[in-house]
Amino acid sequence: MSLGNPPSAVSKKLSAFVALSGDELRALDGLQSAVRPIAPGEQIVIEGQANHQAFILNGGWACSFKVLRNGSRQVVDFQVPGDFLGLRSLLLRKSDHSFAAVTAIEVCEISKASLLEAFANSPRLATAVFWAVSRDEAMVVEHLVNIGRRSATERTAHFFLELGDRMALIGQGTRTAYACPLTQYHLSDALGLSAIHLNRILRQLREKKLMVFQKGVVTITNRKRLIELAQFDDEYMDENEPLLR
Amino acid sequence: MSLGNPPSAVSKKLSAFVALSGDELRALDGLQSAVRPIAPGEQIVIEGQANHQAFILNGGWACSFKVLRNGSRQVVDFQVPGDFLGLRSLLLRKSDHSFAAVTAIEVCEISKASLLEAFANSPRLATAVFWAVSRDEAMVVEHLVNIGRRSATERTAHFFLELGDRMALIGQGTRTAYACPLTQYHLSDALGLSAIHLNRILRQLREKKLMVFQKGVVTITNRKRLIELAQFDDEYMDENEPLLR
DNA sequence: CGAACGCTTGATGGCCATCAATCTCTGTGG
DNA sequence: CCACAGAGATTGATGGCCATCAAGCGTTCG
Repeated sequence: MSLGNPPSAVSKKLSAFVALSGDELRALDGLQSAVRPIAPGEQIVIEGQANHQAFILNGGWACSFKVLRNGSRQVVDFQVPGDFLGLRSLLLRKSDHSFAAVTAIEVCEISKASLLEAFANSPRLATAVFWAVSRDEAMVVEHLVNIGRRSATERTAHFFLELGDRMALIGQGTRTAYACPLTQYHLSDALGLSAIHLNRILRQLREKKLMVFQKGVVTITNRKRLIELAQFDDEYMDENEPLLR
Repeated sequence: MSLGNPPSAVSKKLSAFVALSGDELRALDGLQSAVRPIAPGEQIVIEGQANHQAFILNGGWACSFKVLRNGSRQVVDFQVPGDFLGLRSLLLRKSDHSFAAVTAIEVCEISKASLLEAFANSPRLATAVFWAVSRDEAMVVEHLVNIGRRSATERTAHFFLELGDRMALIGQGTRTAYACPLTQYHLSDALGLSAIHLNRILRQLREKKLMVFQKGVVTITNRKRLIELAQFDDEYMDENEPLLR
């Protein structure tokens, strides 16, 4: 990162797993070319698009999703600051899903050339990036389990617990209290539920005094019982100790 | 591959996307160390296991899955000959899911050292391997959409269409007729359904003369209508033309 | 030959989708 | 400044999809 700048979300996230030197942090910065602001709701990459790019999300929230012909939508994952967009499908000729801005966001393109160069020069940075991609994959898999085999209540609880871990990791809030700009429609599309049913689930969780999601803020009131309910095991997040010191 | 041997499933699969030279095919062979036979039902990697390895599946069918504490199981993906096992989570300290043999299988470990060496010496081979991993990811994502937003019938149809493409790719059967050793329990765990309901769905598909799955054989009777029903779009399989000639 | 496994069918009920309506809040233009 | 539109949240009513319980069948294998 540049001298004097506060650490970016991405460097904060990667540093939690691989201790990066000043040179490596500068190389990480070097990956980022032109910064581009995007308005809420706008699409960055459209499913089926050729020559798609990868990005780093510097600020704001985005989501990756697929739309079916009958109009229903499945959100695959949300991206928070510090996350990569589209890195895992960079090798496919056409993007296998779409990306859209949830809030106003700021992304910067990752140039393929500088990525390869950085990997060649800094194996530790390469490790950190691959780790991040692997973690994202593990989250998609857990998301699959969530939808396939958990009830609506468990699913919802699980989702907010995972999100809490992610937000704490990048220093935006804590595991039990964080800002969340998603609408109930976003959530229901991620959880494979109708927005109406999700609303009832949220009410139940509130009434059981487990967690509250209102006005863009998540407050987990009883984390222990919520974890129990969701059968949440954070092992797959792989964040309990640094990978490389 | 060794002189005179028939092409392995993995080389057949990768060759469909990246034209590999004799040297590169030999490097691919060099990744494979000791061949290990595994009995049906046996687990190869157990969720949470540290120091897990990656494998190439030479013959037979395997599956990757997660088990919840309440005993229900979610199959993430099935692996057919030529597929990699555990490659995408190699960087995580603990495996995020389990692998088990469906039929009797033969796997060989991928040595990390030889993998890195092969990547350094043969960028084309590296591209081919990354492509395969990316395609597998795209399949997991599509699987997520399948479970989240398609009805049981659509889901089931989609599953068999995808599988047909995969089997045809490795030259074991055609897109509309192939052997499939999975039980209805395997299938229901993959599709997030009860085995009983899946059974009824299969009957309906049979009665509608769209497809038959019986005695270990899948026969797609009316592929066009099945594709329509499932809203199947094979774009995400990224196999409509070679990546590198 | 019995046990185990896999497949099949019937009956019942619950979870969750869908339709419909209301309410709040915010932003916008007249 | 207010009327209005639109997005988001909320609640009620109804019904269908699919889970679950229960039972029986065929096949394989020890």
